[in-house]
Amino acid sequence: MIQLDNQLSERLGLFSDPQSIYKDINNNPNKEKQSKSDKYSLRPRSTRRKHSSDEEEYEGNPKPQTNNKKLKQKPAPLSKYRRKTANARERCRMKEINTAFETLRKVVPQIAPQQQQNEKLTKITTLRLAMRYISTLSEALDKNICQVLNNQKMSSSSCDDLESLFLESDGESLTLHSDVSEQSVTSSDFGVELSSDSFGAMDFESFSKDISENLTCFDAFLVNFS
DNA sequence: TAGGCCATCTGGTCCT
DNA sequence: AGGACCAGATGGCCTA
Repeated sequence: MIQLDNQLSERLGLFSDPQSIYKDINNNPNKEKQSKSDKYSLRPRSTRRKHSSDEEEYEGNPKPQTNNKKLKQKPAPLSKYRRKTANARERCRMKEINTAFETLRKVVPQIAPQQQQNEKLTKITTLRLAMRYISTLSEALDKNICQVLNNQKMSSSSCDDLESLFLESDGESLTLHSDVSEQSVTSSDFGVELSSDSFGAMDFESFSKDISENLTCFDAFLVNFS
C-alpha cells in the first residue's frame, strides 16, 4: 500500500518538488529534440504533394501521364460569401474546442507553483496534465481499489490490504495513508472537490465516488470532442 | 525586445 | 457542392 501511495504521489509529481510536474509537463522531453524544421514542418499530405510536384520539376521531364490523368486544376477561390461563412464556421468550431478545453481545465488537477495557480492553463499544458491524470486514475483502477471499495458488500476484513488505506485531511490537505505516509496530497491534486464540513477522515469509497464524478466530467469532455 | 500563446483568416484535403 | 477538419500565416497581447 505504501507502494500505491508512492506511486500515486510519484505519478502526480508530488514526490520531490511539486513544481517539477509542472515544469516537466511544459518541458516535453521530445520538445527539445524537436528541431525547428520538425516543429514547422509541413503536414504529411502537403509534404507528399509538395515532394511529388518537386520531383516532377527536378526531373525536368514531368511524369508521363500514363493514366492520362490531368493535373488537378486549382479550384477557384471561394466567393466572398462562402469565404465569410467558412470563416464563421471555423470560428464556431474553434469556440467549441475552447469550450471543451475550459471543461477539461476544471476537471484536471492543477499542480502548479503557487504564483501560477491563478493563471489559466495553456492548452498544451491542460492536455498534458489530463494525460497524466488519466494515467494516474488508470493505475489506481488497475489496483482494483475503486472497484473493491465501491463494492458495498465487501467487508472490511476481506480487504486486509486496503483497510488501512484512507484519506485523512488536516483541513487543508489530504494525506493518502497506508500505515505511514510522508506525502501530503491536496484535494485539488486529485481534482476532488471536498466539502469543508466533512473533513476529518475520508474513506476511499467517497474518494472513488468523487473520482467517478470527475470521470463523468471527462466523458462530457469527450462527448464535446466527438 | 524576444518569445509564448492565442484568435482569426485562409487554402488544401477529405467526406458525405 | 458544401461542410468539416487541418495546418500555415499573421498579428495582437502579455510577460520576463
